[in-house]
Amino acid sequence: MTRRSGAATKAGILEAALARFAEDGYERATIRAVAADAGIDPAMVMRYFGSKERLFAAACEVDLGLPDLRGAPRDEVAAALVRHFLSHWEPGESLPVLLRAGVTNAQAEERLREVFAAQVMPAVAALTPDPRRVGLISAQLLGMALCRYILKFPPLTTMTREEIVAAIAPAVHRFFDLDNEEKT
Amino acid sequence: MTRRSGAATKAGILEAALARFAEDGYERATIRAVAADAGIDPAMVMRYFGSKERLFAAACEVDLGLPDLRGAPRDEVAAALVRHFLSHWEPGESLPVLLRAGVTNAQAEERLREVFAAQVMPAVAALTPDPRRVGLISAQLLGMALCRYILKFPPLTTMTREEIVAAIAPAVHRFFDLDNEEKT
DNA sequence: CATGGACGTCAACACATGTTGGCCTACAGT
DNA sequence: ACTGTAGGCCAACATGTGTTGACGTCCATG
Repeated sequence: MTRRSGAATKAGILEAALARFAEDGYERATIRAVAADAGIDPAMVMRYFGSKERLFAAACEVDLGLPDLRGAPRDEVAAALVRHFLSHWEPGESLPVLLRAGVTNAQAEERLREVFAAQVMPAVAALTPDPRRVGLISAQLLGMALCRYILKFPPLTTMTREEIVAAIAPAVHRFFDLDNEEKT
Repeated sequence: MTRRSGAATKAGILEAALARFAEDGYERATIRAVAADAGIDPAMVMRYFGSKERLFAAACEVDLGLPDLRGAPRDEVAAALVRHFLSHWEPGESLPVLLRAGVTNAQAEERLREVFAAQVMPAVAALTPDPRRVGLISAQLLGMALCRYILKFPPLTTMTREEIVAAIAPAVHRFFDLDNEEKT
């Protein structure tokens, strides 16, 4: 048996956990499966992360890295927002984990609300003072991610990312910019 | 012990199952908990439904009852669609069950795609021939339901249903009616 | 060279779950 | 009154889970 450094093992576990949680959600993802993927004994997971709950918390760390939107050109900011959001849905990211688990796991649900309140809310608040608008935009974006990446609705999975951006951005734009438009 | 009729017991189990699946999702909802809620023995659930999987299938039966939208006035049809959709999210309905479970359970995920393909798709197809538009509308509606009823995002939970309709309907309208509008 | 600590495995515990078969009991039909 | 059947309960089994502790083994450091 070749030995690995502790940090490398820990990283390997986290990588495997990220994949498993994203694929199966919190309850169906087992410590044993994560350990098998990482090529080590289940007891190692406990040694490095303490418990399944804490392993999951580590896999939930997510930083959307939303830029400061103040003063951004309103025409492009919606498309940029959508594009930025979609880029966080590749395999290995934390967002799939969070959504997959957040629907059935109270801890993940709370974490998701935190991300919303601490990252999305302040960023989009630069564009509109109305928190309800931010909720609407989040619903739009999360709904797209849900249908495309989780539920795999055929018309959405076959579209390219830029097609998605082109289709969604105007709707997002409209949500934070209703005042400047006429009603249809 | 007062005896109930078989049909009444079966209905009681189904009601309890609906609530449990909606609250906890497929994996965390246990036969024992459903039986306890229904006030009977877990073995009864097996007698009447055969297995957890078949009990879940029974709880997944959903008929959105979408009306024929052909010839409907395009101005009102979006609002009607949103309102109709939201009405299926009250406790006791099958849609919360389906979404809560569809994110982690393959069977429910497949069922959700079926509902989409067999009910939503044909109904909305009367308004636009492009299936991608139907996907976008579904993403919009499911995203709203997800954020409001499952994740309970504060700004969305405090809005009234009609406020939601007023906010979402124009976006939906725009999705199936892009051709008739100018771009912003 | 020894030796302690980090890396890793193994076997087992305690518990919850879906599921099964046997048994009891009330009620309807004769 | 007798009895078959349907409604219902109980105890148990097999399995998979998170978690734990004891036991090896390599490597760097004295």
